Amino acid sequence: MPELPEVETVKMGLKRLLPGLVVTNVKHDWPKSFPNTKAEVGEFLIGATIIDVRRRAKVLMIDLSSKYSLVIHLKMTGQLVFRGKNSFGAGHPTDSLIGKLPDKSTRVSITFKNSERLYFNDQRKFGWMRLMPTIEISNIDFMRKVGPEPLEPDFSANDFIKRLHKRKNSKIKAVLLDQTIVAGVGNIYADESLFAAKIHPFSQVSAIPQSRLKILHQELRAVLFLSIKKGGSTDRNYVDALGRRGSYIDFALVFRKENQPCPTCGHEIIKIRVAGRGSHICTHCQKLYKRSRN
DNA sequence: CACTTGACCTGTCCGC
DNA sequence: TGCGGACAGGTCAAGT
Repeated sequence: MPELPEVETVKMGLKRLLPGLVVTNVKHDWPKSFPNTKAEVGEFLIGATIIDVRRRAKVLMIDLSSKYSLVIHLKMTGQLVFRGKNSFGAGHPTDSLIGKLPDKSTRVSITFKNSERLYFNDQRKFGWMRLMPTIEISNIDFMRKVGPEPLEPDFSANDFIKRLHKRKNSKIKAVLLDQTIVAGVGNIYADESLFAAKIHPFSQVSAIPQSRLKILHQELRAVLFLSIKKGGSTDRNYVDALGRRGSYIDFALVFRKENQPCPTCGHEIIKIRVAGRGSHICTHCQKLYKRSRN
């Protein structure tokens, strides 16, 4: 499930591969995955040159010379995989987890002038890609409401705490997952950062001491930075722009570690449900800050 | 208004 | 071996 580090990894890969390429053909089968009309594609995508690749929260943007952009959300099982003569510049073809493309999960294929290709695969069809004017991206509802980038140098602990308190009556995990509070955090990094900060995910925001939230701010950033360094987490589906897995999951302390000993204290890690999500915790290390009832 | 739950999907896994 | 159902979780819409 692509979260900030995974989307950032894909972005860095595509930014190295795509700029300068000219689109010659586009194939798409599933309208929800790519809702644009043939006319729009013909006018603003075919023949356009790729200028830049950007990320905001978990959203990718591929900017085109037509002043349009491809805006992409990978949601749970989306993949963007590039195939071409430069695809293996940073690794070896056998590093790829993906076989022959297109495959049955391919929703969109974009062909470039030199016959290189970019594939948008999405098993569960939750993800989407759409072509729209670049200047209108900031008007998308999601973009208007999304919170700050947690890895920006000016994202301070005070900002973080202030924003968390917008939902002071909610469980801390639900708030971390709320994209309008902080951008880019999903289930993996919520669990890992809460464990590192020794906070039980069920804790009510207003009951957690400021000093603890300050540590959470620090740990969240540390976890996200480390994951980018490791190329993200390949839990089941995620791959980078060259189809390779990320290795952060090998460094995870609690995520998907139920029934295993806590690396800190040895108590068994358990899996519970918080805010409708599977959550991995050590009840011995992670303190539950309860509501104070007034 | 604040907050929680369900829908969108398909592949995988578990129990019978 | 086959089959039904639970489960995975990002985001938006609908519900409490």
